[in-house]
Amino acid sequence: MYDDESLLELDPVRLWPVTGGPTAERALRTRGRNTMNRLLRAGIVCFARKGFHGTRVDDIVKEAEASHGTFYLYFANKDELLEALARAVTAELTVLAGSLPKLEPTSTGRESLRAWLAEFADMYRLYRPILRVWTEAENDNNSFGQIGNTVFQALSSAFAEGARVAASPGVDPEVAGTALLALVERFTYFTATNQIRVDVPTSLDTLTSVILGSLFPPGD
Amino acid sequence: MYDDESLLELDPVRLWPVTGGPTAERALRTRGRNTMNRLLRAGIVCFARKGFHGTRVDDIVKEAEASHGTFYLYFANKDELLEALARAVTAELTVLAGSLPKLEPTSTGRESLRAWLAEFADMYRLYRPILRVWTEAENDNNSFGQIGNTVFQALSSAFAEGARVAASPGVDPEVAGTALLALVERFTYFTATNQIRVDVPTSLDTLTSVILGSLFPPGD
Amino acid sequence: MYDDESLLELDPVRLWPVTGGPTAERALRTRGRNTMNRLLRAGIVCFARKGFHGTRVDDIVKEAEASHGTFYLYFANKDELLEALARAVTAELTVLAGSLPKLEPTSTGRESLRAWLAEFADMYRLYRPILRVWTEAENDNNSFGQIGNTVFQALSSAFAEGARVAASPGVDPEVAGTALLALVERFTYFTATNQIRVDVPTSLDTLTSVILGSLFPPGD
Amino acid sequence: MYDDESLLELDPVRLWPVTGGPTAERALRTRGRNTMNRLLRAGIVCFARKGFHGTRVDDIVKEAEASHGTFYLYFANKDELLEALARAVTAELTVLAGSLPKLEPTSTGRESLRAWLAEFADMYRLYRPILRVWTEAENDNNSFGQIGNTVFQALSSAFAEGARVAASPGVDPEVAGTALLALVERFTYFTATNQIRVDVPTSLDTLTSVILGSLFPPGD
DNA sequence: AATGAATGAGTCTTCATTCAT
DNA sequence: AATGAATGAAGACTCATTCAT
Repeated sequence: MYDDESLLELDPVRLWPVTGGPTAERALRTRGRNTMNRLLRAGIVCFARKGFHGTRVDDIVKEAEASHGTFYLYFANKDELLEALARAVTAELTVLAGSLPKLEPTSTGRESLRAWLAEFADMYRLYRPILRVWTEAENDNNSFGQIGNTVFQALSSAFAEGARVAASPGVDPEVAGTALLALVERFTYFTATNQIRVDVPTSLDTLTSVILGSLFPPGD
Repeated sequence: MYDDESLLELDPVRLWPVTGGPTAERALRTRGRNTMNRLLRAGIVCFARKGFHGTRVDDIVKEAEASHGTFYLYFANKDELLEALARAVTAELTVLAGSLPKLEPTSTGRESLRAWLAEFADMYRLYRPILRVWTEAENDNNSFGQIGNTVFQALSSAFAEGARVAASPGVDPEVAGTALLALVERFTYFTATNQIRVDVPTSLDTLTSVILGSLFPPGD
Repeated sequence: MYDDESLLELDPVRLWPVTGGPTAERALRTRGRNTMNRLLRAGIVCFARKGFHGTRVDDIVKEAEASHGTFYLYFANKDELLEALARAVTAELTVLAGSLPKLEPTSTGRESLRAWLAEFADMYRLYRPILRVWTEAENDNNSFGQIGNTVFQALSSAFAEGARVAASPGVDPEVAGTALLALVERFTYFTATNQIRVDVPTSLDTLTSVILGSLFPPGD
Repeated sequence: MYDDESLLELDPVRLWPVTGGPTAERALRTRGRNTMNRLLRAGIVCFARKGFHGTRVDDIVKEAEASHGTFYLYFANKDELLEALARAVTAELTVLAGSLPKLEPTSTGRESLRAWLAEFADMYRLYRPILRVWTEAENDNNSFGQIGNTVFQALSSAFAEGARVAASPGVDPEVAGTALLALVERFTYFTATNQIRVDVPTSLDTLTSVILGSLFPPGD
């Protein structure tokens, strides 16, 4: 279901320091920081395996090779661990949104868009378990909804900007931007989850084509 | 978050005899059928409110104005209630997939696609709580994943067929079909959840334009 | 430490219905009422044995021959069980306070006071575990303090009334009333806990003498 | 509830070398002695605030501005800290018991009793949190009960001695002594806890009058 | 002598499911 | 067919105590 190997790509530095939990007051020393990182990574692994509700604090603790009590030294509860992870993902994706290149029907534009989509797909694959769990937990704790909106706005606006430049007549750029985000997100999801069997280059090509094709009709 | 009023549109008949639970073997009299319907609808309402894991059998039972024990007279467990609901949705969506009109850049084609998308959006809005919960439960019980695949295949193939007719050079119809499904599904999601504020006609126009625009470049 | 046998004197009727917990909404049938009574009595027994903090919900449940979950069907938690018991005691003691006879240095007055003190002592012995635990829990939950004040006021006022009649010069009746209550309460406590070894008649005689003696100097 | 200011009156020296914990064997240097004192006082403050069971070692340690591990350098556990405090109180009260003046209906006797009661009240106010907590802990560890008995005996005997001198006919001096102790203790408790609103002089006068009045009927 | 981190046994509490009427 | 009561396994969380530095 989830390819644990890809977790190796996880850069611990990215995930820290993102919490405001019990540790907010304490200054962590090296040992503590290390433990916290182990817990964060264990969280990702476990959530990926069993989802949010399916994961027991016990699972996380075992994975992190820590004791039960230690967990609560760093996070008030499971929710807070997820929140820390979500915050990390949010930060990353917001940065990515800022780096969306100018959309234009030149070969340079094509290349850079394709590269960006590749990066998006990589990150998506990496953070999918978190995103997935995030949705799952949204019901319990609506602070998650807030975090998500930020990312949605950032990405949506970036695409809207591209659509504005293309200026297709009769199409609201904001709406078109959202449509493109929808396309990219879900298509990436379908490929990442193997719902469609397609090799990476083909999927990137198709996505690039559909995006630019819909914004800049080749006949122009 | 979820517009409870829209549940009034739910046709109980649609949700009915789709289960295979404890009742599969016995014939339900009028009273029993009525109770079962109440439970099914209560399930939707509760799942919509609190998600799958957040919903207690107790909540469902209260909403249905039935007693605790009664629930287990009709469903072996909570999963099975969801499964019944999911099956109903699946059936509906599969039918809808079959009715996707021929995609063509004529005004008739445009009209019929727009109408289909409107219907899809309606149904999506109606069944969103179920779809949502379905995703949530996927981790526990992978029989749900199977049901989802059926729908995915049906819809994806329908769009692929459209893409095949358009036959854009250098684009695999299957992949393009999936891309279109991705676009339609997620864009509808964004509008249904009000993540983007847009009136229904505009959203339908945009969606129609983007789909046909990407398949049939107007300059041809 | 605590003489379990005396619990046999406990009249279940007295202890019921005193709660406002989870059962507040439900109407209890015979079976439920029975269970609740078993839990209440088990509470007294266990609190008597191990004190409030020392008692585990598990202990209570075992004593009541009920299951763990059942407890929470009737009480939200341990505190609430104690509160129910405290309320019962309060009610009883308030009634008793109302029945304090007129204090007068006649042989009738002497007899009726002695009888009242005997009743007080009996009740004290019976409810001591609850009173004890009550004090213990006061720190956690200050609603207990309120309940206690009621009883204190009732008893204190009753004695003050007696002191007022005696009208010793230069002594505030309210203060004297409190002093008498103090005397009665703590002396009863000392005898009930065997801190002083004295037979019941002697202790009653002494108490009666000290009270009347201090209010009505025999030389008058 | 408890007037923290009065803790300022606490003389650290009084609380000191009464323990027999981990430190019993080692000689404490100035620094260690200071730390220990901080812990003892922190214990009083915390116990006063939250009671014995409600107080966490963590609370004490924070109040004392020491680290978690330090606590166990001085006390084997929480019980032992309380025991140290209880021992200190016991010592003080025993001394006080020894200083109870001769009870006699003269103005000198009256004065000296009143002065003693004033001192008792002061001490009671000061040590109430400890006494309180002591009762609370009695359930867990019956060594506490022993300590209490010593004090009870000392005070009770002192009053019995007074009663013996008065030699009221038909009243056992031992029992009467206990009754007087009961009166004094609980009345002081009621005033210390503001359960009765009365100024200090009045309460002392009343108490003195009641005691002497009951021992020496003025009409004699 | 002091400290921050770690530990894990011990409890409370929830809730899906079964039972007796 | 329906219901209120009972059950107990499963999990979250706390906190006294120990450990390594």
